[in-house]
Amino acid sequence: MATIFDVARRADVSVATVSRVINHPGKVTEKTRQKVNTAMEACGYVYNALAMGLSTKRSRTIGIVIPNIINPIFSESTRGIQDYASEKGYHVILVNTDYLYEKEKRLVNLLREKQVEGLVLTTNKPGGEVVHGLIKDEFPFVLIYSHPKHPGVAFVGVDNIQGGFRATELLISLKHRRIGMIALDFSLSDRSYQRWLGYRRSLKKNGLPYDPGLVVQTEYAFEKGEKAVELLMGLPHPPTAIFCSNDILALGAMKGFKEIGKRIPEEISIVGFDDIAFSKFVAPPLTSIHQPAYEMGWKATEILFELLSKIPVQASRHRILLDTELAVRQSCAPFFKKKVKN
Amino acid sequence: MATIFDVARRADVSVATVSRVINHPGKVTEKTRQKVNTAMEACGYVYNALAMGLSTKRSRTIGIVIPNIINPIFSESTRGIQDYASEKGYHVILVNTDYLYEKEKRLVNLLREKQVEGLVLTTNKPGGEVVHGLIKDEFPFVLIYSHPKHPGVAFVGVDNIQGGFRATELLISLKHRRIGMIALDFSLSDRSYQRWLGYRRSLKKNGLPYDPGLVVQTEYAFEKGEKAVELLMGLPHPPTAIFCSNDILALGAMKGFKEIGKRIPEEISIVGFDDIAFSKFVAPPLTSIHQPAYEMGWKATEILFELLSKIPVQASRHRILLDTELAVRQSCAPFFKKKVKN
DNA sequence: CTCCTATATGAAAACGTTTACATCTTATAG
DNA sequence: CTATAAGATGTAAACGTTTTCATATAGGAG
Repeated sequence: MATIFDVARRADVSVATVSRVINHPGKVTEKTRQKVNTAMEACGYVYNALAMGLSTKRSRTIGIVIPNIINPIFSESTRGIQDYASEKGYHVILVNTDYLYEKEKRLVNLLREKQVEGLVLTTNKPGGEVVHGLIKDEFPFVLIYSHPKHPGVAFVGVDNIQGGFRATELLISLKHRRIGMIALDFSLSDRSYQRWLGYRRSLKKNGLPYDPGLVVQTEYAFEKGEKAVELLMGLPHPPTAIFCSNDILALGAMKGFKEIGKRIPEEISIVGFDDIAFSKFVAPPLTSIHQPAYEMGWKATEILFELLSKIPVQASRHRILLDTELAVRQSCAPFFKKKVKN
Repeated sequence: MATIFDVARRADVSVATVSRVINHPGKVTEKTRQKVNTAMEACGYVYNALAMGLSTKRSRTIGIVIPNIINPIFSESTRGIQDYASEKGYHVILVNTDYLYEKEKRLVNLLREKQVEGLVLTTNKPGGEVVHGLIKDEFPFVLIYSHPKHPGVAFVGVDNIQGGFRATELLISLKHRRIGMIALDFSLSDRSYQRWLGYRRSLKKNGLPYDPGLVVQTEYAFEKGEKAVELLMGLPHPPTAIFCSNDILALGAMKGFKEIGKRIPEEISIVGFDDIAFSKFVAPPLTSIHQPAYEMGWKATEILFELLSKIPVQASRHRILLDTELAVRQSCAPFFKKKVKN
């Protein structure tokens, strides 16, 4: 591979000059610039960004840590991050934690070894040692989705408690009294836990009892949502409405209900969380709590770059709460007491 | 930031030794290893993979080029790529071309500057200069989705012509005679073009005339599929069935039909391409041509690593055609001639 | 024509690793 | 107790940039 030296020799200039035509073309005569450019062409020169990174200590790369790129809610925010970063001439290294904290730890370290300049992090334990280590080392990062437990940590996301609350309020306003929840395991995801907190808060506010048997914690997959339905409907007093902590689980649950012949929303109401694009298209269209994922990614990256620029930013700019919206569609209906024949 | 030198000084050994405990712990006494490890701890040493990359000329990074991570078909294969790469200790830089060839060109160059060791490339012009340049420079890469025009280029994907053919055959077997196609613009995507080729082939085989007015080329978005429906249904002789070159367009089209009150599949049949996970859940569940996206990504990366290892691989191993499957669901129905009243 | 300034260029050190080669230890065989 | 081999460690160059500082050149004022 041709290096800057080869180009320099060929153009009969010094490496410094070559470097200059690459980085500060204005600081070089038109004539030399020409010479250097043709020399580059001639030896098929390709710039080595690694060497640059070593020399300048700026890799022009940031890291993205998410549970799973396949979840549309994360691919959307990823796209938001990428678009902002690419506008700034940065690249992005993407890793998936699969909600596994050990993996998260390992990957964050690897990313730091790769000299990413900063991190957009979806952590599953916002009070955990990963975040702690980052703070200790003053490593630039911004959290998305999960709220920081530490003061001063940059963050963009929605209020998950409020979201869970809203979802449950809707169901209660429809006269449902036994409301189940299918949630991502709390040990895996703090967000899921927060949403559950909102669910409980709504129950309490409305004087409804909390029945732990009605909430099933599970893993992230369509099929898990399906399975959860079996469990819930096997109960002596099954729920008449279900709040799912994400749309994937909700979609799985819908499938589960259809399979046992329960009609949605007539016999069972469902509300999801995330409002991924596809939820509009399922049958019936899923009512869900909308999160502005793309915007979250974009904004988070915006803040990350402010952090990188070392311009002191007031902390208030560092914590952005975007609004969730209740996207009401057709998966929920009022509850009517079944007439018991006998 | 602490470097290997700092560690060396602190542990009272040479940098070579430190490097050895990192890379070849077996080549170092237990005692020194201990010393070095504690020294690392003590100064909070973090390895610099950039410097390693410069020194060894191996960045342990590969590049992924796809049109858009938000499309589930691409996020699935991305995950396949990542999983394989991460098993090999590699990271992945991800870029989106948005089906823009200029962007593809630019991004491939940037990726090479970042010293990625190889590329998994979804190109929109498999005969274009991007691929050409890669070949010329003997840069390791494997194509996915789009078939190479050049011999010897590694590839994993499905037969798009056959896929388009199958989709159309299904519709024809259901007695449809006017079959439209909503396709991603051919200038944007070679795959879309290939699928159209299959569509035409099926028409021809069954003695059906090809009517260019029935195929609308558009961009990648739900709304574009919706718009296309308007166009098609405004025709004097509108189609009774539609083949969409991807599921996103198909979903958009379904929405469009619902909006003008056309019932699917009774009044209009639709088949998609890709069979993304969500297509099972829409109403009615979408009949689609299934592509094993995760597997494609995985296999492509497997091949890429063979290429990287420079072990000569026989060319046959380099071209993998996976099978498409026709996932028959409920978006297609037999065509019955409408009784014309007057 | 000379002097000064502004601008263009060059030399060399630095960035943090790896690694070939040299050197020093240590253990073992004789 | 010495010679030798094997193993542990160290030295220094190399990887391909950027950047500071020094130097050369050109242009304009006097």
